[in-house]
Formats: sequence, C-alpha cells, structure tokens
Amino acid sequence: MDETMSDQSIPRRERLRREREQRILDAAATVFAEKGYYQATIRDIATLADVADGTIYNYFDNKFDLLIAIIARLAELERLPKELNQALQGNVQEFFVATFQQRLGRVREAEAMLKAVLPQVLVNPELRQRFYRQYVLRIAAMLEPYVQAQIDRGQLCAVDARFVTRVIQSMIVGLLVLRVLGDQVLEERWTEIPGLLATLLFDGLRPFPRG
Amino acid sequence: MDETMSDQSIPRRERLRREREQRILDAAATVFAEKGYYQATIRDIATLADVADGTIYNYFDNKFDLLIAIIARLAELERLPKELNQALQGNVQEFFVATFQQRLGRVREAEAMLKAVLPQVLVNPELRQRFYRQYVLRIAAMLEPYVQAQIDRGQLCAVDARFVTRVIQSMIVGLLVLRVLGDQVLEERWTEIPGLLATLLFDGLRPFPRG
Amino acid sequence: MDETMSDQSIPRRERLRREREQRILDAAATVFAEKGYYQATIRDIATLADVADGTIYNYFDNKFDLLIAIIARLAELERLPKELNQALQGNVQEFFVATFQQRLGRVREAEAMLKAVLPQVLVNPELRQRFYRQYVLRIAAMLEPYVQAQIDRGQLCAVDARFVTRVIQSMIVGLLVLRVLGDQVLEERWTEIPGLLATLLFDGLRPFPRG
Amino acid sequence: MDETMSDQSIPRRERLRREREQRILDAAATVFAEKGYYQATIRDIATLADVADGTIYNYFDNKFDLLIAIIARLAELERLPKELNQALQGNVQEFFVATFQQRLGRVREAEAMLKAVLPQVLVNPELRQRFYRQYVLRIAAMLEPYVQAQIDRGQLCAVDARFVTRVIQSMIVGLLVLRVLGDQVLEERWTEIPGLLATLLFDGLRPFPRG
DNA sequence: TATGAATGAGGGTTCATTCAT
DNA sequence: TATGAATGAACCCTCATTCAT
Repeated sequence: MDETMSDQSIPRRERLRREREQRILDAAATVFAEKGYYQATIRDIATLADVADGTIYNYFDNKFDLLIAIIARLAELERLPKELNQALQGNVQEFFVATFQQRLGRVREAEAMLKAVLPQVLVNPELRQRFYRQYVLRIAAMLEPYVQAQIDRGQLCAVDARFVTRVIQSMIVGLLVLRVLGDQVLEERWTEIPGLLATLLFDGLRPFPRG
Repeated sequence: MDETMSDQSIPRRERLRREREQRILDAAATVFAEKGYYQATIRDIATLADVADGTIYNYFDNKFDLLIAIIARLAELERLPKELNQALQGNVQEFFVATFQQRLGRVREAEAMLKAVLPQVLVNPELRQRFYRQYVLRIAAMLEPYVQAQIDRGQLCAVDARFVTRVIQSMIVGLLVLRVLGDQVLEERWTEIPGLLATLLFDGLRPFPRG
Repeated sequence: MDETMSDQSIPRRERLRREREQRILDAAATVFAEKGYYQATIRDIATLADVADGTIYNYFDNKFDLLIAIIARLAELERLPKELNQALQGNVQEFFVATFQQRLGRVREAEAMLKAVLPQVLVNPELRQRFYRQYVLRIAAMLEPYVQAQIDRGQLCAVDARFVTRVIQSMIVGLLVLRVLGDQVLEERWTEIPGLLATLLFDGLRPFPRG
Repeated sequence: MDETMSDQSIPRRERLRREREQRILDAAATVFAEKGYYQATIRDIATLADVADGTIYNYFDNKFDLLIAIIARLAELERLPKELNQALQGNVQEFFVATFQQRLGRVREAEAMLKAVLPQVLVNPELRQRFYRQYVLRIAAMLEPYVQAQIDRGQLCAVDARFVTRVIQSMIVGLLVLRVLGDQVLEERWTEIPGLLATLLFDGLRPFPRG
C-alpha cells in the first residue's frame, strides 16, 4: 500500500512540479516581455507566479537560465511543420500566405522575443549562436528546400533560394519590429498583410507584369 | 591683444569641450553596442573615453541621457535626403537600389541601434514613441511620396503606397537583424543585396513575369 | 502537531523580526546621535546593528525613513501623561518639578533628538511640521489646560497660559541644548535643576517676594 | 608713478578682496541657513556669491572653514556689551528686557545658527568647545557678574548667579528653537516676549506675590 | 520542498577639491 | 587671481542569490 501510494503520489508530485515550473516560466515570459530582461526582477516573476523568490531557484539555476528556458519553450511551441505541411501541398502563393500568417500570427510571442530575448541574444555571443541556430536556421531549413523545389519545378523564377529565404525571414522579423514599435499602418491592416505580402513577393511592383 | 587671446581661447575651450563630448558619446555608443545598455557601466564608458566617471556627468545628466544623445546623434547622421536626392531623379529600380544601399550600408551604426537602442526603445513607451517618430515615420515620410508619385505616373503598379513603404522599411530592419545575428549568407553577399532586393521587389518571384 | 509548530514558529519569526528591527533602529539612533544624520552612513548603522547593509532595506525604505522611525519611536516612548498624571493631583510647584524632571530626565534621548533629528527637522518643512505637531503641540496640549486651570483656581497669577506653556517648553529645550553643548554648571547640578527651576518659575527673582 | 599706482591699487585690491570675501561669506551663511550645512553645496554658494566654485578656495580652505568663518563673524557681530551697557545702568527689570530684546531680536541670524552651525557644533567635539566658549561662556561672562552684583546689592533674591545665568540663556535658546520650528504663539507675540519674560522672571507665577 | 529574510557585490550619482588656463 | 571643468572617493540603494527554518 505504501508502494501504491508512492506510485500514485510520485506522479502527482511530478505533475505539481511541472505545473509550478510552467507557472514560473509563464510569469517570467510575461514579465520579461513587459519590462525586458534587466528591468524584470526575480521578485516580479515570483510574485506573478505566486511563489516565493527562493522557489524559483528550485526550478531554474538562475535568472539567465529562465531566459534560456523561455527561448527553448518558444522554440518547442513552434509548430511550423505541422501547420505548414498542408501549405506545402498547395501552390506557391498559398504557401507564402500560410507562412506569413503563421509567423505574423503570434504578436504576443514575438513581443516577448523582441523585448526580452533579442536584446540578450544580440549581446551574448554564445546565446546568439544558439538562438540563431534554433530559430533562423531551423526555419530557413524548412523554407529553403521548398523554395528550391519550386524553382526547380519552374513555379518560381530562378533566384538564389537561400537568399530568398533570408528575405522572407527578414520581412517577417522587420514587420514584427515595426508592429511592436507601434506602427499604426501595420496594426490596422495586420491580418491582410500575409496576402498582400505574398502577392507583392510573387508579382513584384512592376506595372502590367504580364504581357 | 587680450581680446584677441580670449577670442582664440574661447573657441578652443569650446572645441575641447565638443571633442570631449564626442569622445564620451563615441565611447558610450561603443560600449552600449558591445554589451547592451544595462551591462554597460559608466565606468566602462569613462575608461574607454579616457575620462573620470564624474566627467561624464558634466556632459550628460545621467546614463539614460547618454542613450538619448546617441539616438539623437544617429538621427542627425542620417543623410537620407542628400544621398537619395539623386536617386529620386533616376528610375524606380535605381531608387530602390540606392535606398537599400544607403540603409544597409552602415552595419556598425545599425548594430548599436539594435543592441543598445532598440531594447530600451521597445520597453519604454515614451522613448518608443520618440524613436518611432524620429526614425520610422521620418523615413516613411521620405519614401512614401516618392512611391506614390511613381504609382501615379504608372511606374509602379497600383498598391497602397503606405503599405509598400512599411514593407521596404521592414525588409531593411529585418535584414539588419539577421545580419547582426551572424547570418553567413547575408554577410557574404551583403553588397549584392541592394541589387537583388530591388529586382525582387520590382519583378517579384513569378516566373516569366512578362509575357 | 504541524499546526502547533507553525503556531509557535510564526510568532518566533515575528519576534526575531521585531528584535532585528529594534536593533537596527537602536543602531541608527546611536550612530545618528554620534555623527549626525549626514555623517552617519548606512554601513555604520549596519555594522553596529550587526547586519548586512541590504538587510536594513528589508525593514526601512531608505535612510530618511530610519530617521522618521526614530522620531516616531521617541514620540511613542513619551509617557508624559502616565508619569505626570499623579503630579496633576499635587500642587502647582510639585507639578512643575515633576514636569521638569520628566523632560530633563532623558539626556540620552535628547541628545539623539538634538544631534540627529533637529537639524533635519529645521531644514525640511514637511518634517518640521510633523515634528512640531508631534512634539511641541502635543506636549503643549498637556500643559496648557493644567496651567489654565490653576490660573482659574487662583493658584497661579493671571498670565497668558499659552505663553507660559511655551516658556516652560523653551526652558526645557534650551537647558538640554546647553547641557549637550557640554555646560559644566548644568551637568553638575542637573538633578537639582527641576527643583530650582520650579522655584524660580513660581517665586521669581524679586527679593522678599512676600510682604 | 608706478609706486603711486601700486600704493593706490593695493588698497583697492585689498578692498575688492574683502568685499568678495564678504560676499562669499554672506552667500554661505544664507545657503547654510536655508538648507543646512550638508545640503548646501559649494556650487550653491558660489552661484549666490556670483563667483566661480574655485574662487571660494582662494578665500577659504574648505567648506568646513566657511562654517568656522561664519561662526566667527557672527561672534564678532555680537555687540552685547555696547547695546547692553546702558541697560546695565538701569534697574534689573529693564536690564532683563534689554537682554531678551537683544538676544531675540535677530531671528535671521539665529536661524542660521540653529540650522547650519548648531548641528555641526553638536557633532564635532572640537568645534563644540570652541563654540561653547565663544558663545555660551562669553555671554555668561557678561551676564553673571551683573546678576551677582544685583544679588549683592539686594536687587535680586539670593540664588546661584551662575544657575540663573544659564536659565536665562536657556530660555533664549529654547525660544529661538521653538520660534524657528514655526510656533505661531511665539511668532505673533514675539516683540512682547522680552517684557513678558522679564516680568515672569522677576515676579514669578505666584499669585499676589507681595503681601 | 517552499519560504522569504539576509546577504553583499555592484553601480549610478554627487560633490568637495584641484589645477590648467 | 578667477575660472570652471576634471577628478574620483564616497555612499545610497538594488537585487540576484543563498540558506536556515
């Protein structure tokens, strides 16, 4: 019976532990996103997570570790493949739209990224590399083959697929930055942007593109 | 003769003062760009500027004021109109190339912006507005009328000029972010990018765009 | 049993907390009294209280708050009513003696007041008002009615009770100042002073006061 | 002629120097009286005296020296003997009135004393002794012989002249403290106080003092 | 394991004093 | 001699981290 109890209680404990860890991580993400990494204090996070300051250190080594964990979790949450897999079936333009939709759809997460993660990432070489691989390269590695395939199949004109991929990613990052900076034009038309962007990217700005 | 001396000495003092102010500002920009705003200490800046800690406070009210001054100086340095004025004479594609060249040409300054300024800007509402107006809107106000004019003259297809302007700005910001993040693809081909981008923007990715 | 334990441990924690707060306050009072407010450093106080610098800030908002707390505690310690209540029963001269005894009896506290509190009080309008009400007016409000009553009952000659009250308070303050300044005459005869003062106040210096 | 010039210019220089020294001292006294010694900055004083910060150090060794000089000047300004010499001719009560008038008459100077000088005096043993001798003892040495003489001549009842002297001085100090603390009762009736005080001191509070 | 008080290194800032002009 | 910028020691306070309970 004692065994049964621990059989049951260990998972419960474990569950409670994970819940708490998530609460702390949520709190950290929220506070970091609000104030940025340095202005956010452990006290802020603990208060929001409704735990004691010290408790946080039972789950994370230090403040920096919280940031790492947030980055990791954001990376985990990325479900690019799943959501985009269908798009991969469709035509190029549909794929572009889906991509932009997916990437621009999570302004909240982007805000946390830009306010909390990016500043530290830019300044910490080791973190930068990790981040670059985990995000930029990882997504590039999804887009690139598709773009290349479309070029090969004649669906896209002959350009450097790697370059196009970077441009797409840059557009996404840049739009998020401008949006978080408070740009009204972008905010008002945010949901139309994927469509507009896909068209722009595909057709260009040349007048009367087709004879 | 006494007058002559003071005539000379007053400008000298003033000159020394300005030189020193610039030295401090340069140091601050460098340290901020290296470490980010919070990791940078006044001591760091003072040491690099080769002055005492206290001296900095003869020139700037406080650490934050240094940041403001850096932003202001970067804004001053912007010579968009001058350099682009000629481009305004040329055709659309040349204009695009010139714009991208001008914006992407100063990676060093961009790095300072992204590492030191942007993080604070994103987190400080008052600063954000100031920055947004001083940079985003100011540049948008230069590009937009041109784009609109070209649309009106049939040189560009009928799209929302405001939206196109934002997309161009986003591309620039995003490319700089990726570049500063250490992207090899972008770094290697950095100088070609203005041309590639202009073409992409103008012709789009559609194969055989012209019948 | 768990409950019992926490029943016991909570008060203990609370007790420890209060002890420490008092230790800090004692240390602050001592150091302020020795050096004055500005010469006293947080380090001094922390060292004397045998805590870390930062610990002080768990109990008090800032250095100024320590001063406020000292003032408040000194005010609390004032037990004028209790100790003087009996004196109120006796005749006028006994009352005077008791009053002076009570006010002059705490040279140590007076020293802290004069060295640490008064200088700040005189210079800070908001603090001055608070202090003036808490000390001067509060004690005046005790003495005045008594004096007035004695005048009404013919035990004292007809003078302005408010004025007499101020004179009594002034005497006390002035004597303490002179004493703290190191006056030997006062120090040697300090315990006789209440008696002498009461007589002087009651009989005056006129020779052969009574026919 | 050169000699004549320097004959004239040296005194002029000397005069200018003294004027400037006085301006600095006035400024210091004013600022100290407003803010207290520590809150007052050399910059404050220099600005008010309309000289450069560094100039002050051509006249005074350091900030503390300014305080010493102010104390010395206040002591010099004391014209107790002159003004009171006539009073010494009159009867006792007139002497008391004149004494109180003289001491209470200069609230402005008293404020400087209490706000700037006293706090430092209380805290600095060496300064305290100097101050005590220069003020308390010096004035005591004027009052005491007179009081003693009057006792000997039967104009005052037989009390300890030293004690009476201290009481008088204490009253003065205490009244000034209360006044500077903002007491309304004292402020309103300030000019009557010398008379009231003299009467009180002479006749006491006993009803029907004379048979 | 959770708590939250204690810790103390670190950093921004002030300001008396110095000194080159 | 007057100036006022440069200096840097000193100090208050914050906050990540530790640890006794």
